[in-house]
Amino acid sequence: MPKYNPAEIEPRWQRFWDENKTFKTPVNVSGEKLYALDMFPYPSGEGLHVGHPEGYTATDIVSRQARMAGKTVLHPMGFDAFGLPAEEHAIKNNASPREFTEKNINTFVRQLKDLGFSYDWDRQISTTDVNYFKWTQWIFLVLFDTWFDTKLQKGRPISELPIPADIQDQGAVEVRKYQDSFRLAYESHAPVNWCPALGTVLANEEVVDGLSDIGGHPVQRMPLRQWMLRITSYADRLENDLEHVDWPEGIKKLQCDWIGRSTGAEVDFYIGVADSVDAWKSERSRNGFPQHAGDDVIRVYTTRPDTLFGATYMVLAPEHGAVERLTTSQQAGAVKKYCDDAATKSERDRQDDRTRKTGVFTGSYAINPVNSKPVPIWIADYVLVSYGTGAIMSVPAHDVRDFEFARTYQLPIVPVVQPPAKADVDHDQVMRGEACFAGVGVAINSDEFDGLPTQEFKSRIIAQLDENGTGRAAVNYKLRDWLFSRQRFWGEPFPILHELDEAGNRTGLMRPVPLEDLPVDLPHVEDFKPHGRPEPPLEKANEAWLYPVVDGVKYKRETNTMPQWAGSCWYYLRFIDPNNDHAFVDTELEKAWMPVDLYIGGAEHAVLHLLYSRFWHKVLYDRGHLHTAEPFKKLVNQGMILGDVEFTAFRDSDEQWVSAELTTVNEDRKTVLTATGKELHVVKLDPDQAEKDGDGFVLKSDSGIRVDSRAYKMSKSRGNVVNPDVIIAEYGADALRLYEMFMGPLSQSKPWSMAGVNGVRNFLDRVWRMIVEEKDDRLVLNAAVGDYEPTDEQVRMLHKTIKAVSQDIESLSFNTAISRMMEFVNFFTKHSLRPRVLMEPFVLLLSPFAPHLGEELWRLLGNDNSLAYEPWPRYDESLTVDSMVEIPIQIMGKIKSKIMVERGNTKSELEKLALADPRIAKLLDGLTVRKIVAVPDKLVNIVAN
RNA sequence: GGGGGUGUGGCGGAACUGGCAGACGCGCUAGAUUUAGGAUCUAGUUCCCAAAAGGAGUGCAGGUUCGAUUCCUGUCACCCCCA
Repeated sequence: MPKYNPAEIEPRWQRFWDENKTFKTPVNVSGEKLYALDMFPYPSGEGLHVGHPEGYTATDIVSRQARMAGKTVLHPMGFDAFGLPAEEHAIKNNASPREFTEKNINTFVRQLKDLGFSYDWDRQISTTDVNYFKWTQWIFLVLFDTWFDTKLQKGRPISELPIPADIQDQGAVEVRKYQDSFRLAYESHAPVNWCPALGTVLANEEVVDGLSDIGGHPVQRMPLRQWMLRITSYADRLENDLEHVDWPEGIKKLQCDWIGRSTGAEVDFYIGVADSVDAWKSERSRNGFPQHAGDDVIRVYTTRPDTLFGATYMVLAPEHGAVERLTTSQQAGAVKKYCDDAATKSERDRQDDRTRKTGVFTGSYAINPVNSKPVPIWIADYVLVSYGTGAIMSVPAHDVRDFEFARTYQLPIVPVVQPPAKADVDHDQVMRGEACFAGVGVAINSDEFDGLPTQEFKSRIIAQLDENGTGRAAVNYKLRDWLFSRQRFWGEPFPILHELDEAGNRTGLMRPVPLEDLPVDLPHVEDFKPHGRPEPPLEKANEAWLYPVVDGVKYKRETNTMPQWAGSCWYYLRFIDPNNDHAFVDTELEKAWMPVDLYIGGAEHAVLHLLYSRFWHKVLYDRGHLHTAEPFKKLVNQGMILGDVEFTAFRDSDEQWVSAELTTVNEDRKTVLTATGKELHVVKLDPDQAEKDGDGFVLKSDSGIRVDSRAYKMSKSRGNVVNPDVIIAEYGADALRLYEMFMGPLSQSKPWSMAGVNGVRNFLDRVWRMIVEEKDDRLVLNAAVGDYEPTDEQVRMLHKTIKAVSQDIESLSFNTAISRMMEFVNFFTKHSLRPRVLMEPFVLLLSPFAPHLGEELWRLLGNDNSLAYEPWPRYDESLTVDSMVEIPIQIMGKIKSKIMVERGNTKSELEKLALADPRIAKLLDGLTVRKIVAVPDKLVNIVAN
């Protein structure tokens, strides 16, 4: 009784593909190429999640179809394996992160192979492979060796950096320091998010509500020497080049917003001796606006220079360099306390709209350059030292945060923009300084500029500031330079040596590790536990590793490690040439394969990973190592897979049901009665305890009680995680693949349903029975399958299916492709003669989706080879349409009748046929036909009354 | 609060540039068949009305059009991201 048995078929074909290296990437790219890439996973101890195979199956279908269509395909898989979880696990279990990582990778590989993906496993890489991170380090050195020429908007070798004569005169050491200050990889001492519990600094994105994203430990701000990457130099190119890629608009917008380019002006406010304001002004109008702000001014950045006349006070970030100088002795205590407090807060907390703005007066005043009025200088932590110039001019009438602040501290509010009539604010309140208006309007209280619309005012005032030497047009970005070092063990070591003097102290000079000495492997350390101090674990490495001598000079190695993002920035390049010992990728191969044609992954990488990779890619491109300006041509985000739908009802302490609309979730994430705040029991219902009522669901037993019905994110704590291994064991890998594709559109989030998996398994069973004789003890073709002459109807069915499936794969609409194949099977199982010549192409169509079953049936149909490279079936357009069409006839837009007619009737023929229809004739009796709309092969609509 | 997305039967979803709403699958109902089945086959399944005839119907309210799930305006709900 040969029933469809995936448990037997699937491992057999997986072994076949493995042994025959069926999916080995061809050495030479001939004809059209396809580089289909998945965002490689972090190999967690949890193993594969059902969310992973969604995108992987999509790229696999595209790859398999492309091979059959004659394209040369690169479809690799690897692992993003550095990172905190493995290290935390190693610390907890006193084990090695490498062993743990490798064990997890093995599990992932096993699971991925169980799914039958057509990866070229010979190209498997992991970011933790020494031979891989050798080249990550090499790329870091390229960054280190590059400066950004703003005129050419291009990264160039540091040796080509023009050195000003005065630096040149100061000698070689100063020249080196000057060069260091221009490198794309540079050291900085700015305050960072230090997390003592994790023992590392964290990027802003890794800190949520003042706690580390991983583990939820407290984070504090402190200055620490760190490596930074000058991504901000590439901001404009990263933004502009988005135009040329085929990405979802939403992702492009996210990246633009993240870059956050704004235009405005830098303006200097004089803080020198009061009597010498005029002298300063005339000096400025003679010499113009200096490149660097001197000690006699506070430089601010504003996007609204048109509101300068409304700037009634200034605010400095607590870390601003002028804070100490400007603080009067009376204010010294308060200022110090305020700055100390601010240091403990994260940037996010400081900018949180919900919290009240706080600040402290320095006691000093600055001169507003447009009206020479003195304005008080305050310090407030809602101003960040890392954005703009670290100081702002405050225009409370027209900036919401400034307004709040001014109200809190009783600072003057002067309206300078008249809101337009249709604005969303009370005009009079704004004029009285009782409301804030942040929009554009017409200038008031601004001397000779009164009456100018905002836009015009902006350009006029910038021109005037420029002329007076007190300001200039400026561009700013929300994007910051990339904090690129971590104080952890499990990451790539930096290939950087710090020069030491006789006494063993750093001279401040450094040199890259010579290329021939790469890779710098991680040293063995006994213990890499975080100890709450900012010295990285690599400080505990042995002396020989830590203190190399090169050319007679003693150095200390850099002991920070790179963040997890590093390795994922360029893995798509290494896949092209994974075993190259001489280069990160061979130039010719890179030319042949790049760019990535299709890149599928989760939307959580919409900003950082994609922005970082694009940045590295552009630097490598500028330096002549690559031939494309952008790495990923087409990008698609798969939607999230949620758990099975759950019904929940609520009960109070007296076990009485409470209707769902009377409940809310409070801050502690407890469901409570909205009216009283009393906590309720959450009861998980069996689906048949609920029934539909209007918009929602109610209890079957009491229709007055509404219940919640929704799908939740899969999570361990909710216990709704679906393990792919279990699905494969019960339904087969082909069923899992098919189900994930059948659930709905790839990029939409959708709930899992076990019944749905069973449904597609059913379909595979039907496919099996369509071709295989289930009742026979031997494995033989179904008696209905044979070398019969296909009927016209059958041929058309096939060609329609080929067309639909081909087009649906092209547009990644896998769910509808599967529906069409289901229709094909429904059609042919009703036919007792199933011509082999039609069954064979169908099996080929199915094979990218259900490759194991495809191969098995292909062989059964009498073919000796794998179908992986069989030509993709072609269709004849003329056979995809029927000769007769059914035309609905409407009267006043309502269907009243239908007629079968030859395809290709003209409008007037259709009109005649419609009017001749007896049903229509009868209905039109007594009515006047006003108009007839006839659409050939579609419908007829008669307007009559 | 800002940005993005989604609202279509009991459920997942389909409907190309406006042209037969509900393809396909699940579930459900009835029947057939089998020693048995959560197997298979057949028929039915948006809602209202006992059925037919008919009517209503794509979150809600309007608009444009011969014709709107599709376009426009407003509005509500949910989800995701950012704050």
